[in-house]
Amino acid sequence: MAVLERIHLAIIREVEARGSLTAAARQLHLTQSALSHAIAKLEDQIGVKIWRREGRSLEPTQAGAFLLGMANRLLPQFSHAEERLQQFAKGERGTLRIGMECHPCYQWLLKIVAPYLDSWPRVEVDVRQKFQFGGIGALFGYEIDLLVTPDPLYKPGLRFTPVFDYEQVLVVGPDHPLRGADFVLPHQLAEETLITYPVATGRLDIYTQFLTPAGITPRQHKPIETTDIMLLMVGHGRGVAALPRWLVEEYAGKFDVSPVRLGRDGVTKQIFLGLREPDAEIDYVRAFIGLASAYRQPAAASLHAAPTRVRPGKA
Amino acid sequence: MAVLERIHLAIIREVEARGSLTAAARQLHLTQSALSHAIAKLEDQIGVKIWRREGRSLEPTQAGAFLLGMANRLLPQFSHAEERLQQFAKGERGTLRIGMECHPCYQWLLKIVAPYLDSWPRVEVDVRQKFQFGGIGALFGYEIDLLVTPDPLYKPGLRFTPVFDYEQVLVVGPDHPLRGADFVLPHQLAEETLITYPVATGRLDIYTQFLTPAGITPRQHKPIETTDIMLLMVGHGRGVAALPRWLVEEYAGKFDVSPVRLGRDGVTKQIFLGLREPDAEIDYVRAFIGLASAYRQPAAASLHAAPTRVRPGKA
DNA sequence: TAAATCCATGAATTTCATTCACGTTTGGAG
DNA sequence: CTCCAAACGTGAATGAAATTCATGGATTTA
Repeated sequence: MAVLERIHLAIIREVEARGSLTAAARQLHLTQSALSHAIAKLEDQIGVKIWRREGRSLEPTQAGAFLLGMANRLLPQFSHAEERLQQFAKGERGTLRIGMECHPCYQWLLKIVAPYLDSWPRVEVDVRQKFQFGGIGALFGYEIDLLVTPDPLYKPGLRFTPVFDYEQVLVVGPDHPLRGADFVLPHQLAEETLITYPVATGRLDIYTQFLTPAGITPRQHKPIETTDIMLLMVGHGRGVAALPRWLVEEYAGKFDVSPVRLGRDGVTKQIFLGLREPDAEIDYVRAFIGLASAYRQPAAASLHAAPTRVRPGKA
Repeated sequence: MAVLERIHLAIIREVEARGSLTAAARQLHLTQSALSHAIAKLEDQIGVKIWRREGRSLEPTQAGAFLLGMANRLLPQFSHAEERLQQFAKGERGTLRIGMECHPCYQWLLKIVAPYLDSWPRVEVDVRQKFQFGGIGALFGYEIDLLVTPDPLYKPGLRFTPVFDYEQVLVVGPDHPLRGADFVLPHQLAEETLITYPVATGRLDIYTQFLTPAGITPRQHKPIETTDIMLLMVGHGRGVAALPRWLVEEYAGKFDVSPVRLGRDGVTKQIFLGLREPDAEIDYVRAFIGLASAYRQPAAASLHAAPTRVRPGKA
């Protein structure tokens, strides 16, 4: 009745990865013959070839490609499940797999994870940054358990909690005319070189909330991967960037850069923590969200340019 | 090395469903002893009990609950894969699993599916309406291949195509004072009974796009499951409803109800067809979207209250 | 053209899932 | 309270199925 087994998916994935049955067999601690038989039997049972044998090379058929996709989806879930069960056995609590969809949040995350690791010694934390189907897909596909993102998605099955408010500011170098200005208006960036992380402009707040509404496009747009290089370039007058104010202050000692408010009222942003609804029951998951929420006050305080006193009673 | 197999998930699911090993065994065409052995071995290998044996009843442990969730996620994918492979073998093209997240879209869908079935005789169509994790979750979880929804979600991994524009109108009965009015303003509904489908008000356009912005709440709010009953009640003066104009016209012969434009400019809506990005390559999936898009013109024509002539060249 | 690889195949073998047979426990009916 | 039916666990036996061994043909490469 049930013909398709985990081993078949493993074989299909490994053959794709290694390019030959023999190599795949080695990897799976089986003989080449075993694989050949296993595949022959499967192909016989389902009535379709999985590979087109062209001389020595194997090319997946339509069915093969379909199974390959399935293997890549399901096999990680099996292995993660086994890890998880082993953790149950050892009395450990599990692994919290956190996905990041927000470049500069890494700094913030570290501040949350540090005390979390102390209070939950039996929980492993794993941070991932690249997802084939985006953060939401990773959440739905059980690749991660928590998602740090600026774009919440209120859909059945998922739950998002705001954990961090911050102000997005323009960053300028020491010799920049805007240095020390109260704020900057969109047209003042028309002749600038704007440095951003390498993502679509539709996902950059400086565009969606500041430049695009005003119909302004900067003279040049430079994508840079890392925050350090970005600030280094800004510090040497090679352009301006938009980053969270707290991050700029964080790096204040390292680079000679200054924040300038975006627009008269500033651009404010929120970071959310997303999870699958059923996981809201898990204590160590709740605890992480709780910790992140609790951290909100001090972080929010650093939102203000002037050293504002902490105001009590603010939600 | 690999301990967790498909059969284990099947056992766990079946035990949960039937409540006992013996019953589960019958279902799986195995002896009770076989299950007992299989489970004992698994529990031994992973080092955790899956059920707490309390007398005669089995209660899942934490690990058991975890595996149960996994079983419910993965087993359907295995069986669907086998069906799909069988279809490949028979030369059939596959099954298009369409999810609906939009109550009144059923009528529209039928009009698309009918010609589709004719032009793709080797493709099966399956329409589903309930999803544990919402339509988006069903798409990501490979429960469905296409999603009909009013809420597109532009996220990596998914692709949405608008396939249908329509006007949302107020529906009133024969004796209603608003009957025949050019349009209705929010405050005119303050004393009405509003009949809607039973979903959160945040997902009802009449609230989000009409009442809520004006700060109006109707006197009473009645949730009704089916369109027929809804229109029946409206026809008998028990309240007013908000529905697509084309749907109202569809039912014009059956119930004595009339459409009234919502606000001076009307409330316009779009229906989208969502799919996983890799599936955009599949010809019969493309074809469905193509057919749905092509149907757009006639549908859009019926959007207008007055019998407008078809205007050529309109995107 | 020889050597090296690679895959397929059939027979031999070994593993391991399943069954059989039986014992123990549990929960309910009388 | 007792007895019985039903349920689960266990060990030995078994048999099906996966794996290996041995081998040959095909393809690539040196």
